[in-house]
Amino acid sequence: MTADRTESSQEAFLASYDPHAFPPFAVTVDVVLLTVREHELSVLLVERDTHPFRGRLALPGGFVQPDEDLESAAVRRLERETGVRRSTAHVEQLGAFGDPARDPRMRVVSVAYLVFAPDLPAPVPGARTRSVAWVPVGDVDPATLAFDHEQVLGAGVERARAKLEYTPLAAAFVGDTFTVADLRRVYEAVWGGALDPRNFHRKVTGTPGFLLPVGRPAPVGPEGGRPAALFRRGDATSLRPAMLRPGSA
Amino acid sequence: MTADRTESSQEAFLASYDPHAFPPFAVTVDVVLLTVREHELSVLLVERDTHPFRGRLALPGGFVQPDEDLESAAVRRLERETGVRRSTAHVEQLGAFGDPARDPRMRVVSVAYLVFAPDLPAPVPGARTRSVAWVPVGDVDPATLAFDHEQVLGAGVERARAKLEYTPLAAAFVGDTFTVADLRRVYEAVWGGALDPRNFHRKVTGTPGFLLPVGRPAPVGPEGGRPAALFRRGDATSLRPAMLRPGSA
DNA sequence: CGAATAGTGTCTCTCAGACAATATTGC
DNA sequence: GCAATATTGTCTGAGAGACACTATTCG
Repeated sequence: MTADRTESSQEAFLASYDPHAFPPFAVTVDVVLLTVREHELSVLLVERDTHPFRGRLALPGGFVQPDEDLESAAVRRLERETGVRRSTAHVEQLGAFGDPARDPRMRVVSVAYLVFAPDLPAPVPGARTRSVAWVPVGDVDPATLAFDHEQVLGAGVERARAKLEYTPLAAAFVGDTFTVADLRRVYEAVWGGALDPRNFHRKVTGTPGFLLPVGRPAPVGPEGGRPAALFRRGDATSLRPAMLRPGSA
Repeated sequence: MTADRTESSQEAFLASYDPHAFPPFAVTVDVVLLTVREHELSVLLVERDTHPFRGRLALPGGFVQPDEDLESAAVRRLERETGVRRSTAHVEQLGAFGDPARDPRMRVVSVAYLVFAPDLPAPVPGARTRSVAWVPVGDVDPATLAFDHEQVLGAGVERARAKLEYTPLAAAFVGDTFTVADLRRVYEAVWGGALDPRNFHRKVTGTPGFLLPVGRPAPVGPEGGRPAALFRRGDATSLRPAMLRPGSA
C-alpha cells in the first residue's frame, strides 16, 4: 500500500486532501557514475559550493521534480552535469538511502542510480556545475565525501563488482567496438587483480551472446604485437556460468 | 548530493529554509513478505478498505514517520500488520518505486522491502489491519493488485529466486532447525520445479558454513521413512559456487 | 517384508585454472 | 630475428547432473 486515509467517498477524499498534512519529505536522486580510466575504476565527483558540506566532494544529483520519474531525474542529472548520454551508458537503480540524519536541513530520501559508462574524452562539466572530476575509487577519502555518499559509493562499487560476475555489463565500460583485452582490463580494474589473458579469452569468446565478432579485421597496437580482433557486445543479459572473481572461492 | 541552494552562510541558510518550498513528496514503505506454505511460495496481502483501490489487494505498508529510518518503518509495518518479528526473518531493501502516477492522490515514492519468513502458525492480522491472507504468488491476479504492487511483487519474487542461487537465505524460510528435505522444498517452491534430492543433499551438506549439524538425532517422519538429520543455519553469507537453477543453463 | 524417506557412491561432462605452444605484427 | 601481444590447445581438478545402491524407520 502507499498512502492511507479513512474516507468513504473517493471524491470527498480527493477534495479534502492536503499534501502538506503529511510529513514533508524531499526526494532526490544521486548518481554513482563509474568508468574505467587508465586501468582504474573511477567515480565522477563534483565539488559542492553551497552549504551544507561546502567544498566537500559529492555524487552528482538533485531534486526530483513533481512530475518526473525517478530514473528520468537521474538521467537528467547525468546528462546535464556530466555530459554522459543515456544511450551510451548502462543505468540501474542502486537503492534508496533515507537515514533521518543524512541531510542536516530536512528529511531527505535519496534514490541512488548506478551508471556504467565508457571512458569519455573529458568529464564535460555541465551547465551550472562547479568543478567536476574523475576520482579512482581507491583514492577516495571516505571522510571527505558529503552526506552519506561514502555509503552510497560503497554500495555502487560492490554492486558493480557483483554485476560483472553474472552479467555481460563489463561491455558498458568500453566503446562500441572493443577487443578482448579491452574487456579484460575492465574486469581487472573493477575487481582489482590480474586475470589470465588466455583463460579470459577462452571464457568470454566461448560464452554465447556475450561478444559479436565485427567483420572489420583489427585495430592497431600501441606497443606492437599481433592486432586483436574487434567485437561488439552481444544480446546476452546474463552469464551462465558466471565469471568467477579470483579471490572468492 | 542531496539538496541544493545558493546561500553563503550556513546559519542564514538554515534560518531561511522552508521545507514546503520543495515539491511535496510522501514517502511510504511497502513490504513484500514471502514464505513457503504447503510447497508454494506465498506472499502476504491485505485488503484495502479505503480509497483508492478500495477492496483491492495490496502489500502491507504505510507512511514513513519524520524521524524514522526507512528500514525501521518497514519493520514496524511487518510486526504490527503481520505479526512477524524481525529477529525471525530476513529483511532487505528491494528498491524505490516512484512513478508519478502510481498513487492518484499525490506524489508518493515508496521504498519496498523484501522479507523472508518461516511459515508461521497463522497470519496474525495486526491491530488496525483489515483482512489479511497468504496468497500463492502463482495465484495472484496481477490486475487485482492496488497501485503498482504487481510490479513490486514481481521484483520481489525475482529477487528471491536470484538470492537462493548465491546466498544461503533459503534457510530464512524454515524454522530454527530443519532437515535437508525442508530446505529442498523451499528451493522447489521458490524456483517452481523438482530438484534431485541426492544431488541437493550433496551440494548443501558439502558447502562449508551453509548448514550446522544439530546434535539432536532426528525428528519424526509424517509418512514414515528414515528420520532425517537436523541442521541449523551456518554463518556463511554467500554460496560459492552458486546453487544452479535448473532451467537456466 | 514392503513402502517410504534419508543418505552415499559412481560415472560423465563441463568448465576453471595453470601454462605450453603458435600466430601476427612492428622494429 | 626479437619483442610484444593475440589466440589456440592441453592437462588437471572441482563440481554438477544422472542415477544405482545402501540405511533406517514404520506398519
